[in-house]
Amino acid sequence: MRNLYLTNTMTRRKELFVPIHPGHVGMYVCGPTVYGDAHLGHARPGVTYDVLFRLLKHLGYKVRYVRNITDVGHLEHDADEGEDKIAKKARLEELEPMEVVQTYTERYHEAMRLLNVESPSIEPRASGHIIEQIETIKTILDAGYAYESNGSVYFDVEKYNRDFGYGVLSGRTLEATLEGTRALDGQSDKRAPYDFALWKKAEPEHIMHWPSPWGEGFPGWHLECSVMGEKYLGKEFDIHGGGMDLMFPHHECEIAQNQASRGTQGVHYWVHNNMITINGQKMGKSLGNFITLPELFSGNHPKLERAYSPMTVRFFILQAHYRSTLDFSNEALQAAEKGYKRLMQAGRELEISPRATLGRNDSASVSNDGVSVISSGAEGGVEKSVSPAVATLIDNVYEALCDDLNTPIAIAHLFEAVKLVNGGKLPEGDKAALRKLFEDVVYGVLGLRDEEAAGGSGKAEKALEGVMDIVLEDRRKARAEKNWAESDRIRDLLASFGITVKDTKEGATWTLE
RNA sequence: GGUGCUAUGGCCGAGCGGUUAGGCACAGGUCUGCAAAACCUGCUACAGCGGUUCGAUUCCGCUUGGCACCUCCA
Repeated sequence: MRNLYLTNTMTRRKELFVPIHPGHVGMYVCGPTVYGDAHLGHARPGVTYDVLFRLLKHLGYKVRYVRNITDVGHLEHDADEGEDKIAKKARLEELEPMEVVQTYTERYHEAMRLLNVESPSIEPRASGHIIEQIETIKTILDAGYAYESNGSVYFDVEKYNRDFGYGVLSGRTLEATLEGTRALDGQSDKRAPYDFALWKKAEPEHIMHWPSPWGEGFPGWHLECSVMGEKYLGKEFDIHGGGMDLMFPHHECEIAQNQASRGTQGVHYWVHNNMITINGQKMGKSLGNFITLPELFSGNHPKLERAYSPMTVRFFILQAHYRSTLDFSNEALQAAEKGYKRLMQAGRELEISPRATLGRNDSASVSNDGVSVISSGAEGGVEKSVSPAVATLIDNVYEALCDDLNTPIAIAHLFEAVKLVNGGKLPEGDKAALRKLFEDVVYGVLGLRDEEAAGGSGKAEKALEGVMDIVLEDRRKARAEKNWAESDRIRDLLASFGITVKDTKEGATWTLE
């Protein structure tokens, strides 16, 4: 199995990935809070960890990927002190909180599906794990790292800091944290400003609440990930992912909770993706540059010159390294779109089987045939003889992917393959090897699907193909007679329907839209 | 203020102590009835100032700029 290196935020180093249990990987990623539409910011981690998930499987690991749905909501800090985001939204729209959750969960899933993000192995909801969260709070209380105060339970950060050190992940000291903490209104039940809630007493207007030994309330912000991670992946697991903005306080608190409740930090590799900016600025509702994924895909937003397809967005994200900030602009998106189309065109030239291009193929088949090529290296693995140049190219692609998920480098090498394909006259062995590379990496690991792939299975597609055959045959005859007027007339007419005709040496080809 | 990240050619975006990133755009060419595509060629950057080094875009320091987190946030 090829070595995989990942940058571990805990050590700030690129480390060789060694799973706890050979051949198996446990991975947890912080999922969305479903109180609004999935936005551009969700696309980055969605795609990033999807690629990691796919790569691990392709390398031959059996992966359990847990990505939670936060449906309990978090506290609003600004206007409505102590109110739950989801509860607030529910009241505004006069819906049950779980109706809001249901709606936005489905929209999130739809956006991920369009981005060709595979479903995680388990997608647990915070609201479905209240009992487990209460149990964990009890354990932390028993261990002496939390205290009850007026119906709420808070984590005793100061004591924890003395025993284990708080801030190991983010590199913050308690003093530094204190400096940044804003002055409280004075009516806090907390002993110290940096203490965080494990259980929060529900005020009367708070709709979502559950009974607990400390009264009616709801679990704290950071608890669900600790609890669900342990429940499904064990006291210690391999990879924990999330956005860099979650490093502090969320992941820091998770570590403290883990240590206090189970005696271990719990996570071996912390992986953090960087953020997406828009024209150099952070995305935010107040800045008017908050773009949801449906808006992005439809082009329905003032900042968007036009619509961008899901695969364009996916390719755009993959063209940057996941640890770099990625600046979003119309210009950059349009450049990505052209590059993406060129890559897909080459894939078509390789006569990829329709199964592969449809995406969402079951990962098992991908990973199984994938391993032989990887493990056997450049020399063998593929039946027919492969030229050294192509073997090196394939090796380079895998090396890049395994070097901390360097998708931009992998894509750069894939464009070398594009040139070879377009240059024509590829020996059969090379062609077969590149076809496999496209199936395994382009459609498999990178999860790109050909949005323009011709040949649907529906009746309309079949009919259209038949009609096009007839039309193009007529046009071919006209061209044979050098009747350029007629030839161009047909081409222009078709163009008006969104069908583009290109004349190649082998004859005319067409694409829709 | 604290913590951390970053500064690359027209744009996006990798990377490295000495060697072409790649994509997009642009210019010229080949091919083509034209168009498109494709292919070939050109465009050669690394914020500023010092330092280390035989040699730095790559390491170190300073300056300037940008960003993120410190408050829910991918």
